[in-house]
Amino acid sequence: MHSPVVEQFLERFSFLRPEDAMQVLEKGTYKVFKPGELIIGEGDRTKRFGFVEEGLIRIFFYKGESDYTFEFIDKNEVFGNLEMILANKPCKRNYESVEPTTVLMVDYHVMEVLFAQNRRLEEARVRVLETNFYELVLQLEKYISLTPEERYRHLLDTRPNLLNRVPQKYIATYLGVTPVSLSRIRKRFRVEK
Amino acid sequence: MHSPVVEQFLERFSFLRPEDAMQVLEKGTYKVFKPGELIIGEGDRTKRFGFVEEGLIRIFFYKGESDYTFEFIDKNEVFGNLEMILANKPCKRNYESVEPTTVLMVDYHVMEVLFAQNRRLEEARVRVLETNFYELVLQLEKYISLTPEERYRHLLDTRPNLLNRVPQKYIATYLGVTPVSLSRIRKRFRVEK
DNA sequence: CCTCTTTCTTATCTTTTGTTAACTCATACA
DNA sequence: TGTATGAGTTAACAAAAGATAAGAAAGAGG
Repeated sequence: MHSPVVEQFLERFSFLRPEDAMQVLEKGTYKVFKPGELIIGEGDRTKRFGFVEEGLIRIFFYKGESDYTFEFIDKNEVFGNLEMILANKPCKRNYESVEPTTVLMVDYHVMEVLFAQNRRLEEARVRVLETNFYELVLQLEKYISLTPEERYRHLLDTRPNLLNRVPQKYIATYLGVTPVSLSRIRKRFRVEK
Repeated sequence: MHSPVVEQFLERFSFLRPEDAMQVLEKGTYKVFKPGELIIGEGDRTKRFGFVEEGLIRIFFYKGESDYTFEFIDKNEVFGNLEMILANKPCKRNYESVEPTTVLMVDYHVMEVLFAQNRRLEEARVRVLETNFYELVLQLEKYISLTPEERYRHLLDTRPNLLNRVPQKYIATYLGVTPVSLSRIRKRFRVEK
């Protein structure tokens, strides 16, 4: 196993004992993706969990002709193909690297065996799930109560670096507007400020 | 303990052994609310988990002067004050009965003791969490990719009874639009159809 | 270094939404 | 019974977003 990812993984899951984290690491596969490569695709039927050591992943889905960005997964964050893991249905979303990306991937079936064997890992699973759940709640609240312009301003405040790393058209669909509309929002900002 | 709620609880959690479900039930308090009563309020500092035996709850939050509906919790569904349970922060949302509502409420600290003692309850916890997580993902997808009109149509398709049970202004903020705008959307529907 | 392709911006027009206010209607209650 | 209160509808206007198309800027690949 490649050394930097080990340290980073232990650091990210520092609430775990190193030996527990190592149990997961040992089951993982280290993978490298060039920008624009598909990591998990629509129709995928393998339950998988991943940890981003370096780079950036965009999760998106198709609705008719257009694609919509669901989320960006940054360095040190975790992801999984939710339909498969949660609903046992083939994946409906695409996970694509935006930058050169290195990922540690673990088969979720293997994870489930670990969860059943190791109580502390099971607790960590709940902890990660709860954290991500809460993030999702906050995200949904923003869609309910903020205008697209306010959502853009909020993104500027909380994840400013994203805007330099991701094509604007992907930011636009992430905010729930068209690329043309985001361009206008940005123009209003330049004029106002 | 009141009998109907026991049967209904066992039915809802039929993937649990009855004796496990009963462990939870025994710790619960049965509560009755009239329409418009506050069940959990902003600033609440008690971790609580609830099961709706009968009725309907609206979860909402304030942003400036206005209130926004986050979710409706129907009969047989579960809820909890997320900030407290997940982030250990005072609750920022209000849980209010829309109809006469009967609820079984359990202190979440007590639940956590049960989770630690009973492995099968811990698994059920993950299961419920995962299911709700997935629902939230689907909900967020709708906000990203659908127009308010399409979201209204979708609500008509999936939860038609809600529209008869809840004041329209609450449906409006749930859909992310103003009550005036929802009224116009409904008018367009009447004309088109 | 130049060309091809894609992204971003800008413009125009249409549709939708927000805001405010007036009006109707139902309901509660004094 | 009359009156107040709040919800829903409608109207009028301003602001914002969608759709389409054309032009500018930036990147990719030869």
